[in-house]
Amino acid sequence: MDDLPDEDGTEKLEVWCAGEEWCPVTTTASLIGKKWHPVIVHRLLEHGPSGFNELQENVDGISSKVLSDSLEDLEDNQLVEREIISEKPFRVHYSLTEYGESLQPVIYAMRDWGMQYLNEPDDGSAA
Amino acid sequence: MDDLPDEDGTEKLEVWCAGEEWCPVTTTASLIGKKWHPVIVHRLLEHGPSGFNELQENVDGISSKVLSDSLEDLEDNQLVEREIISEKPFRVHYSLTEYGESLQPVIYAMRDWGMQYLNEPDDGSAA
DNA sequence: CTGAATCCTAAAGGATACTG
DNA sequence: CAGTATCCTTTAGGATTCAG
Repeated sequence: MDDLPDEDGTEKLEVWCAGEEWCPVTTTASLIGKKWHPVIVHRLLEHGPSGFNELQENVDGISSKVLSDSLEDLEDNQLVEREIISEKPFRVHYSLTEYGESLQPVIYAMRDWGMQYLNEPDDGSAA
Repeated sequence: MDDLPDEDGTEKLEVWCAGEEWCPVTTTASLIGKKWHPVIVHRLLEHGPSGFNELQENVDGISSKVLSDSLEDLEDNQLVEREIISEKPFRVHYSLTEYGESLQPVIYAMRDWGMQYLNEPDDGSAA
């Protein structure tokens, strides 16, 4: 609770997140709040430009349809860029745009928190 | 790429995110990757313990069913705690557990990124 | 007021097969 | 290799109503 100064800054906060599309938290959630999006971005952050199957291997479990769909959505939001690097043996590279790269703090925060969560003894006490 | 020291930690990274449930990024995504969860947590971070309707007002747009459902899910994952503070005029307080509080960096990272995204001129150049 | 129950729709996620 | 096309199941999200 150290975020807001006081005065007018505070009321703005009221407006953001009680609103429609323009809540920054919801905005981010809308863009990467899908099941596989954060992992895909994470993989691209770690591995750099990747081919389709390479990406599919790294994400595992994901079907080509879902991966394709997710990538399309990420492209649509300018988070991911698709580059055809070879025509004959058709090859493609998916990479992060600057928008996508800028997600690093978010993804890493999610990763760090997830690690912490996974390491917790899950406390046996009553919920 | 400053995430892991080296040793066994690094190779673990490969394994984590090609795996099942135990990918920290996916774990976090599973817990707060729903449409309204981040906003709810954000509201609770900003406002502290809140009543049901108060929360609904703050989140806006959300229906009581979805809010109730979301809160139940958050409770189930020990991110939110529900406390009955009055029986006669039935009143309840929802607040963050320590798990929930620990999400602050994630939520704020999302908020900050969202703000940045919203402020971008959306670049008129080709996608 | 708090919030659970019901019902419904849209969309996400997934399995499989097929194409350029 | 890099997807698309179908079809199907699950679930998230939402409107409304009901109950404590």
